[in-house]
Amino acid sequence: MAEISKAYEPQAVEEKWYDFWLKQNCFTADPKSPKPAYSIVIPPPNVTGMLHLGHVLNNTIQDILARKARMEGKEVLWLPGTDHAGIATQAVVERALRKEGVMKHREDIGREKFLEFAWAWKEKHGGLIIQQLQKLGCSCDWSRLRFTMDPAYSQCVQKVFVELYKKGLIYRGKRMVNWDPAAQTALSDEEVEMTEEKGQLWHLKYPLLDAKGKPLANEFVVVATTRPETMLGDEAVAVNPNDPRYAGLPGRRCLLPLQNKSIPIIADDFVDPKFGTGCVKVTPAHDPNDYAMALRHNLPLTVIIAPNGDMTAAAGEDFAGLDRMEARKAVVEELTGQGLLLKVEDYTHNVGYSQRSHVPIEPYLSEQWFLKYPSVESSTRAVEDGGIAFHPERWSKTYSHWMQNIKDWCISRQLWWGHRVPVWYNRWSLEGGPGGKNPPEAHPLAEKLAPRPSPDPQVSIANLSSDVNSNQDLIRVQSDSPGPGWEQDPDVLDTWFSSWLWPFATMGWPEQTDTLKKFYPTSDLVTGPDIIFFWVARMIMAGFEFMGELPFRNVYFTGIIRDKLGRKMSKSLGNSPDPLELIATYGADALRFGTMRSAPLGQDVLFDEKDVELGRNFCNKLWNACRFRQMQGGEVQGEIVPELLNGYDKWILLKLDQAIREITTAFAEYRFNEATQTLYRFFWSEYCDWYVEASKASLAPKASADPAAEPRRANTLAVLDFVLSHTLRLFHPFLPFITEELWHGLGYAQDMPQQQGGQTILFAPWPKALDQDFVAHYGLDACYLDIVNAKFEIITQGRNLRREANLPAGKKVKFVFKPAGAVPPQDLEVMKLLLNAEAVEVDPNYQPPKGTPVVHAALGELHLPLEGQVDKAAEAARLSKELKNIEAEIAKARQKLDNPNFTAKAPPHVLQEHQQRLAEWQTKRDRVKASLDALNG
RNA sequence: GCGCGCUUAGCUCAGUGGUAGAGCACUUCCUUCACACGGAAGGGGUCGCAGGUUCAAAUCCUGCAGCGCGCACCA
Repeated sequence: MAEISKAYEPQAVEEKWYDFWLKQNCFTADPKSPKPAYSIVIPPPNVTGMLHLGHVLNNTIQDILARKARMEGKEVLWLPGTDHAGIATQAVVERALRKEGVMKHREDIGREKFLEFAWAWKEKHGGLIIQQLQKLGCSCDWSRLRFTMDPAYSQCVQKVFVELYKKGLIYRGKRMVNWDPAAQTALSDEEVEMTEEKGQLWHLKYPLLDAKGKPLANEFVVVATTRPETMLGDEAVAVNPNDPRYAGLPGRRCLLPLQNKSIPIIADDFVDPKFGTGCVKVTPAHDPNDYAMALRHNLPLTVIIAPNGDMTAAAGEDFAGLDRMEARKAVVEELTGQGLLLKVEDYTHNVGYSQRSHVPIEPYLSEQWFLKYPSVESSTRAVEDGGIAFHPERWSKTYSHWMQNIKDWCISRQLWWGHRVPVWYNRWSLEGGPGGKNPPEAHPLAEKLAPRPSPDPQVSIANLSSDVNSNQDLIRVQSDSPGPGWEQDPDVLDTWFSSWLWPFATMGWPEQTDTLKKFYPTSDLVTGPDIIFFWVARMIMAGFEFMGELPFRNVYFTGIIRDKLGRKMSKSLGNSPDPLELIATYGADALRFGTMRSAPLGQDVLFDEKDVELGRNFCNKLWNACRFRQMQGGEVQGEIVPELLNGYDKWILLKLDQAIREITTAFAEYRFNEATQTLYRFFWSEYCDWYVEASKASLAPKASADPAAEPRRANTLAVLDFVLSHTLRLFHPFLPFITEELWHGLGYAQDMPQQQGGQTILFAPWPKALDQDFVAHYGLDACYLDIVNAKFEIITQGRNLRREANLPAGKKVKFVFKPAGAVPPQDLEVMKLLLNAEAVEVDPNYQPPKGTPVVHAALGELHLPLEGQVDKAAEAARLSKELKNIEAEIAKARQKLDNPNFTAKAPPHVLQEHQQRLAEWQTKRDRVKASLDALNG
């Protein structure tokens, strides 16, 4: 057994054991195993991502669950992988290529070339986050590493698309979608973040026209808008049909300034007469509500903003080519010049921003693919009746609300990095076919295949309803090309359209693989509540739709990691510490422990490096406590002899039992921070601070003069081994590296059966609470808790006496103990040791010199005789203060017990408790009074 | 507007009916042979406010306030 160093040095230890685990294939899941299955699929991090503290929290929890399940004898599959993360990765690659001067815009190099670069990027950076997870200690089955664009995975995505299309759930349509002008793609509703913003409300005057279409001199309709630049695309002004102020207006026309165009005034219920002026400008092509009104009133659509956010030719030559924000200024300026700006008000409203590129999104009318969600009803029910349990439970409400208001999902993206839509269009027919009957521009698919961006300045309502989805001559929905002359849809699918298949597509679906049979549905999912709609809800629906069963039984929602000021971690704030640096400084175990200790279920975590420091200190404490055991020498002591157990031994065994029970409950409720706090308290405050210190009395070498000392010493070592071997196992899920090192260092590895070709704590049995037989055999009566607590209490008080007397902590002094009953010699040894006393004399009839400091405890009086240094006044003051406190406690207890309602209605055990408490305080009061009288008298 | 969460020691948070707790920070003492990444002893809280239920409320109920987060088409 090699000697353990004084301070724990994690770096070498961590690498050594991780390699060991990998070499022994400890993390590899065997689908043929007879053991019960436990499985988790990792929330796949972005393939180009870097480990951040969110990953640390999330993956530490998964690792804790996986490691505990392994110790409980389960066959564990923790399936890892990465996500291609469409928009994010494409943006990163584009940025890199621009920086390297390879291109200015992706169109410069074309799709093929771009994808080559993107794959090269993925190959170069894709493994990084995996290595980082390994540094953290994650026990994933790396032999099953998956990527959402693996060939097999891509086939799953296409198959799912084709199936849903055949079921009529996927359709193509021209819709008003959320357009990201920076990434130049459509987004789903979930990818738009509403941000409250201070803006202005501009009141614009549109001149009314007379019956002949001539502008009236002084009659206007006044509209209020937050986006004046869109007025260039107005096609109407709307009022509420029941608004008496504007009763005469519907049916008349007004002049759209700048464009000098006559537009109708229409009546529509959508208009809220109480808001603004009660007149709404209608811009059908650039606002979802206006678009809906346009459909109702058969208005034309004028596209004035291009997909890149610039104004189109249709905006008029003064504005064409301007950025939308520049155009806003120009329009306001022009209207002001013409006297048509009535007023400007400050106005706070919500603006939608792209979650990825952080620019305001633009409502944009375009051809997209949509999905009507499948299995909505069974998915909603699964969470509502608890088939899938959310932790904390409150998120199920958020889930239900979303599921009940679910809207079709825009799944197509105008990007290149991703799964290409498996739809094929007939080029021949597009180009007019062999006979040239169909000129391309008239073809309903013309826009689909036209080079982007392709704003259509005048789209008539009539051709929006065109539906070619079912025409097999024009369109085929299948994975492979139907042959020459067919061209694939240029769009790719939303990243989440592949992620939602993760729990089963990673296990070999559509084949009914052994892995799928053994490990699906998975046991637990650990993820953030921010992707409850993006990912969790969709996985549930996909699970029901394609597997006929829920994908997981429990979902644990982590909190969001914030800095200690409560701000979100962000690169620009520079408040996001690098976990790898933290690991290098403090060790992975320290980072894991610190994070878990400060992360309560369902609440955000305010991260402070102090927590990691605490974890490091704790590891060091664990290290040294084991080092202490090692320094006592002797082999691992197996058997504990019941007859040789003293009260302290029984006390710590009972405390261990209590800790195991608390940890079991904490795990059952997914309260990992409680588990770590229990472990911390048990190990540091109970085991190290009290038990180990007290045990030194029986371990002391000089005790060997007594022939009975050696067996007692061996028995104490056996208790130390028992407690430590349990403690290390309890800690292992949280602190995998240090526990493995100590497990071997203390020689416990030899005691465990050979597993997986090597001895490791990984498969050591998970501790269970002590059973009845054990408790009976070792005589672990619960009363030892109180008995020993009383012994510790008098020691604390004695130490307090030393403090109050201003004795230096190192100075050996003599105490006199006046016991209330019999005193075992063992206890005197312990008292002497823990009080750092020269001696503790027992004298039942002790008459202290006046002014001798004394404390009163249940076990008796403890005097601290100080020859010639007695300060009577100080001692009197101390005793008086104590007496005052005691009187207050007595008053409190009396008040309750004097209340007849209390004595009549309180349950007996509570009544008894209070009576006992009162009696104890009274006894103590009498003793303190006696001491005080003796001092004064 | 609707929903959810939070409000307890200087700071960050546990505690969900029966004597107010932890970590950090603070004060004093100590390098005594596991650990100064340590030990010992302390100081510090009318548990956001107001009502109610109860023998008993930090804890349950109602209302209010402040902070945070979701969702929602008010131009």
